[in-house]
Amino acid sequence: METPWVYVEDVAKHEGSEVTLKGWLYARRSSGKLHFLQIRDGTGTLQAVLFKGDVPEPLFAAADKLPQEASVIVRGTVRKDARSAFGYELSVKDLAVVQAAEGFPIGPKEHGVGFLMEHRHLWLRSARQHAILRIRHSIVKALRDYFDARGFTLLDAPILTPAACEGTSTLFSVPYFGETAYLTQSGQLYGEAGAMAFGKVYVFGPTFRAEKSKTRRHLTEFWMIEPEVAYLDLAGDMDLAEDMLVEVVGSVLAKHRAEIAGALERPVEPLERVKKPFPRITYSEAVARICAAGHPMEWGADIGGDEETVLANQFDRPVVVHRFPASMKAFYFKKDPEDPRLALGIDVLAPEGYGEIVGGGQREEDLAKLEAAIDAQGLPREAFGWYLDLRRWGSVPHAGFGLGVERTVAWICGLHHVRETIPFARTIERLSP
RNA sequence: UCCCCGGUAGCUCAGCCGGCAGAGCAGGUGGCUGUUAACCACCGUGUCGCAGGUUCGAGUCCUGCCCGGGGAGCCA
Repeated sequence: METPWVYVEDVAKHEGSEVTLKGWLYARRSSGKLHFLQIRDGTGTLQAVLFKGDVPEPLFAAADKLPQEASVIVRGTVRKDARSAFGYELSVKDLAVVQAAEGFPIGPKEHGVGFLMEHRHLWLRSARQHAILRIRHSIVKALRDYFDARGFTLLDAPILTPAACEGTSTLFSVPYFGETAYLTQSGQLYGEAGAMAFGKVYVFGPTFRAEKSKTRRHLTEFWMIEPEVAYLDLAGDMDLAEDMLVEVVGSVLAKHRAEIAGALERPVEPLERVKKPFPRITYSEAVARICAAGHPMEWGADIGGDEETVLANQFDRPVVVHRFPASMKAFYFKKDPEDPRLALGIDVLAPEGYGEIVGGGQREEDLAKLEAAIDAQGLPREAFGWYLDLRRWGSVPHAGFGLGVERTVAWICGLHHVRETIPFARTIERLSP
């Protein structure tokens, strides 16, 4: 085969000329003297048509027996054709089978979630999963572009850590040369060290929680992007989160509108409404709204999943909740100078019941107050030695937040469960594939 | 950790008041020059999650266990 190798996404540029495609057989239909082969190559899917008179008889007969997901190299002429769902077709002159695997487990009909997750390594080949993971890629790229364009430095935090960052969550422990190490639950404390060195940083990496959460919003291993900025206050933190989300959603819509509306069947209108400004309400206002909506809850209690949805449904875009009871938040949050019962935290709740996608706030910069908060929560001060150093030399007000990548992907893609937003999900019941 | 639902053919499921294990799809054979989850004809398919128990007889009823799914709490 001497014709140029092209990818499906580029075939329009080669209309009328002969090309070679290298890919896999996605589906096959036949109508006697015509075989229709749907060829996918990772960039798209194209219908290849074999007409009995155009190719040698043994090849024509063999093409009718090709199993799903056989890897193939096809040569033919690109033709515009409205009868094809893809707009273009390939009139095949030659076809070579690289490998003809038998009995691909995932057929065109429906499968259960358990079966599909068990075959996740093969499920990735389907059109819907393909759309989701490409959008995930675009979301991650948009996030990085956002921070890179604003002078942030990427600061990779360690994954193996000596102790709990916040002293709250259950962590995975691993043997570490006679000691116990823990898989990180957040890179934030390291991000704070970075902010004091570089001014503006973001930590981006996997994080781990060993809690036995079994819900559509939880994974045991998930990715967070965590900006941290020196001299930033709470209002600036809210501005940053808001601006970032508007930019990311806009960027994804610009690139993936067709996939969102098509393969994912997700309405785009709610995404188009993600514009500045986002409503900002205090925790106290949130509690009042939730109670008024017929879901009684006490001030000081956590806003649960149902309550989050009730609240988020009152707005047409993400809503920022700020100033939480200090008892609900980790030790490092700065107290509200106007009401010490409150911590200067923020949560951003995604619309449509997707819940909390951003959590963060302003940090306590005063050494004595921070030590007192550590003591008050019964945490060992010596575990935070290096962190306290940050308050000893040139401490400044600073703030940041963490964005959960998987929840953000689930929201933008309109998915029911976060397990489809990551190539290989880790949940309480699943460690493989 | 707690609550709810489920496990029957390769897949998705039905199986009533306990009485021969059954559909669709996938797979195989043949047909069809425009298929879009193609269609038409024919063909095969079982440790009914596991272990006990009740019964003349258990996929079905009872007990325990295993596995999966959904939710709560906690969190992103």
